[in-house]
Amino acid sequence: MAEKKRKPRTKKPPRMDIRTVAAQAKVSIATVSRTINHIPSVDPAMAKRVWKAIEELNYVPNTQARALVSGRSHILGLIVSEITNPFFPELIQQFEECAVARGYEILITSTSYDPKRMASCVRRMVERKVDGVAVLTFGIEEPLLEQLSNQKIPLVYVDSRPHQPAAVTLNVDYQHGIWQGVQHLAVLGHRKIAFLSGPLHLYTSQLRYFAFIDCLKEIGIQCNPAWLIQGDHTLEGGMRKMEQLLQLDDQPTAILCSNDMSAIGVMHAILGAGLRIPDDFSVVGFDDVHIAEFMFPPLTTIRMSCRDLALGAVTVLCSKLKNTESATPANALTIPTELIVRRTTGIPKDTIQNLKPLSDRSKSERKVP
Amino acid sequence: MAEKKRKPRTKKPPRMDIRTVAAQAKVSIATVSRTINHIPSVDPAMAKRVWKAIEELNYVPNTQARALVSGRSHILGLIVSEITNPFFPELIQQFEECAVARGYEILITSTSYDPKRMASCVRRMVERKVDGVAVLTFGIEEPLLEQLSNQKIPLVYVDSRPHQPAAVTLNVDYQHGIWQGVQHLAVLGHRKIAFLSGPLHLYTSQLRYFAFIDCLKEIGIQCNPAWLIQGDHTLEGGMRKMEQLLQLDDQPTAILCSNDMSAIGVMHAILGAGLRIPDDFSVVGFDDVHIAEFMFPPLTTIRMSCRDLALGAVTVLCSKLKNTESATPANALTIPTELIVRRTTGIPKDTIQNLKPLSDRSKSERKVP
DNA sequence: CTGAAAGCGCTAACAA
DNA sequence: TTGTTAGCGCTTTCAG
Repeated sequence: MAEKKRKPRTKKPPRMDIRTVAAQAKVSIATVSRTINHIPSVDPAMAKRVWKAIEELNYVPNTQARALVSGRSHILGLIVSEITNPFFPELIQQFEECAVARGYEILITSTSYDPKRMASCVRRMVERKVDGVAVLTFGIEEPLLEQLSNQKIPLVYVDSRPHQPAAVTLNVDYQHGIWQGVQHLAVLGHRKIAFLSGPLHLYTSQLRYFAFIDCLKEIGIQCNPAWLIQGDHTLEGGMRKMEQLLQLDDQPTAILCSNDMSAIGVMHAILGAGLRIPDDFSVVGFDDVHIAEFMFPPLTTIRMSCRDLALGAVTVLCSKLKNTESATPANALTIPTELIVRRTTGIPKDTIQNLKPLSDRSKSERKVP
Repeated sequence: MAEKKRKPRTKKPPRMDIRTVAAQAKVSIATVSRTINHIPSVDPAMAKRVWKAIEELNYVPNTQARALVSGRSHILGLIVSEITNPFFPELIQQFEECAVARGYEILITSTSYDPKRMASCVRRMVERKVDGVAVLTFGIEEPLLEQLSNQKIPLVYVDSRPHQPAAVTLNVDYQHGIWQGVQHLAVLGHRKIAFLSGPLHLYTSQLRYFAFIDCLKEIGIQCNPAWLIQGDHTLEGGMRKMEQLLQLDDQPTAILCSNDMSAIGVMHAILGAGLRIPDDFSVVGFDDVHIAEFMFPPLTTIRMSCRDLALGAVTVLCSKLKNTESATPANALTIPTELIVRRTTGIPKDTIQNLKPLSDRSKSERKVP
């Protein structure tokens, strides 16, 4: 027997790797690699041979090996609050589309508002070595964001509190949206407006909450503290809180909810109590999820463009990944909001119609039955 | 200058890899590897040192390297139809939970019923070298499934047509669910029942369609072909088709929809036409998505447990991954369905109440207003 | 039971 | 421009 110090790792199955392609195309593996990565310096004739071989062999580059050696996984992480809240699937869809178009894979995780799960989300991002993370949640524990930025992972998040230097913030223009909603109700004649917030320990909930308070002040409407209710962004929460609100002696005539799911729960409670919408009670949502339009009556709501949000997040992330710490892009981006008037808002009953004509309604969406 | 044939790859940053851990714990890298992988033969004292070092250094193993050398990515692929149909997020949530609990990451992609996107889904799965794929969609192009099984990727899918030998099929018990729905309506006194199917080129839609037809036959109810409508699983589709149905001279008194989104669209059309539910028209959905309960009135529907589906899929996949072609698990699994009676179904108007007492209603969920 | 060393498939120096 | 080759960080023989 000749020389055979040690049996090399058995490799029976005829490997299908870059070498096979190189052999088939009669070039070196480096050339194959360059061709695949569209390095311009490759001779067109050679490139053609390589592509032909790839085609014939049905070769797919090994992403793991690529990631290992290049240090870039080509995965973008996306952390959301709760995938079962319809707003997030819509966001995810947009995010995926943008990311895939740019050649990235997506790792989606959800926090479910649970600190333990948040930690798990971050851990999974780090383990899989994502190239960047978008944290598009209603709030997250700050230390976790730090963990991410300590790992030097590019970060984008929605208006979380203190601005981390390495991260870009996406600011939703709650102020404007809430203002439009309140204004809309006020113009209709509502003076007794309730607000159903999200959990107030979350910064984004606070933003909406204070936006509401400020609007009321600005308009000069008295605010009954009993009408400032803290919800939890869920259907159940909205329903339960509204049921409680309906027990009050002094009832508001309208309610603005800080997301559509609560608003739908609220509608359920109102209708369940035998009241009519909008005749007895007006309801305004926030998000404009797709199903909002299919409620009965269709939900008037404040649209926050998840397309803008997703596109913004991906764009920022990608530009961070390209810029080798050169031209730092803006470290904040504003996401606009827009009032979509449908049919859950109307003139409060027992109102003398001496108010402004409802000219602003015609501007927005309004379905004719 | 001593010997330096070629500048080795520059490595300024003090690497944080298995070697660092090994050095810190004063063991070999092999021992660190074994410790991490919980190989029982490691000396407990050593293992303890290793874990301590890992802790101190905040070491996270490199998943890519692991995958590269072991050939297992520890990623499970999940292909769904459309992430914006609420049924899928619920499914995804369950799937994720199961998979993560077993130490797998998830790669989610959605087909949007578009052949091009389906192909992209499959390509992405192959590129990322997922260890297994669950195709939980309403139909997919057969060649794509073949592509997956050609790559020897373990596969699970919902009742698609020809049984691929390498794949496991999850069969939803549509027959039973539809039967319960029709039976429920019949017991209430409905004899003119419409059916809103999914796109009939999809096998799963056909299953539900034929189940409906069979039930009607079995019960002995005449079936007006004009009441057999083909929808597309969407809110818009449901609404539009229902609007058309309402133009008919001969109207049914109830409609069974093959998913909840269509049913909600249908409800919208009915209520929009000024009719009442269930007084003028009864509606039954399919899926029991979370929001179904919060419609007004709450939607009577046929529940298909997405928990069972997800759990089944993950379990099958994982067992396939363990069994090195030994004990092949069952190649089919049945997912049960269950009628959930809420408030969109009632006695058709103008019906003489000479029917069976509605004893079956009390068994199921029913909210008291 | 532990350690040394051979690669996994690829990219990126560097040499030609 | 193309080819040669040294690793990326890890698992896994195989020898001790």
